[in-house]
Amino acid sequence: MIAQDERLREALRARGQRVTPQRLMIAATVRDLDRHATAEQIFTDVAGRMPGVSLPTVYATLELLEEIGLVRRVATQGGTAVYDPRTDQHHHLVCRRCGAIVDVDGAVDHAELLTAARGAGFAPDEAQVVIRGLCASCRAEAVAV
Amino acid sequence: MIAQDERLREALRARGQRVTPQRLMIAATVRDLDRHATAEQIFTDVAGRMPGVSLPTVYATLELLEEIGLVRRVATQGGTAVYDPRTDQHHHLVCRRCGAIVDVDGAVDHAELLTAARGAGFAPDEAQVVIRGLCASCRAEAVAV
DNA sequence: GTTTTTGCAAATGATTTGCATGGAT
DNA sequence: ATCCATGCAAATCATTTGCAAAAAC
Repeated sequence: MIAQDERLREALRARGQRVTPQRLMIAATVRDLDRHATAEQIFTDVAGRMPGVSLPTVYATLELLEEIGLVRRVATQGGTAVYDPRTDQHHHLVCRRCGAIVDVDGAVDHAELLTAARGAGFAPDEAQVVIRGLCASCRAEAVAV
Repeated sequence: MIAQDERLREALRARGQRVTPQRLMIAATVRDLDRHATAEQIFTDVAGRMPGVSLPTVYATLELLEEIGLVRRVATQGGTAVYDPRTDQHHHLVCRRCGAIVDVDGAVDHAELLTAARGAGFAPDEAQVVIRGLCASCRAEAVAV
């Protein structure tokens, strides 16, 4: 995906910020991991490819990537945020037992909600559905126990 | 609302747990505050009514109330969770600038998503829509700046 | 009387910050 | 040459835990 790489370079130039190997590597790692990952997990993976990279740099870069729109930060109940490499419209299943977050695709009609939001003076950017419940493996365990 | 009070007492008895003045007071405070509040805010309010109550007790009780279904914990991007006294089906507007969380009511059709969720082996409990955007006051500031 | 709950103080864990050096422009 | 980014170590902040004393059953 040279496209994403180029998008990052351009966004950085536009913001008057530097194109550094760390930033390119962290962005590439998030893309390659291709799943919801914590900053720590991303850090571990990046460190394997580019030794010496620091955790604060990973955090700073993830924040940057979020501002640019290349990743999405998702706050979990567990307190540890995860970063989602998918930036297209999609929704999340959250397991109330193990906290796992899984993507779901599907159309949702929230026209009524958006109207209500605007009525409240709110300018909506995007609507995301979070479905809470039990994931397959936790369901199996719950039956077993 | 004696109903909620009684519901708490019964739930505690059913779980073999004690009915303590702290628990009753914290539950009453959450109900009276009637807005999304952090543990710290709830603690401050409770402390005003019942001096000596500790923050760990507030946290423990909020967790208990969530299990019983009297409050809902909402993880925010800011890292500080808020507790929502509304337990009926409703949705949230989240300001991406100031982080404010506001309720919205309105029907949403997510039948398709629920089907997809079940197809993934997931057992859904509830679906919640989160709309991100700019709240009225942040929109005003953004124009001004 | 027995078991749970409380308050306190301290621990934990994710994320952020200050600062001097190194690197991109 | 200038200004931004990095790495390190330390700080911060919400939340949790260990434990002895107090309260509910």
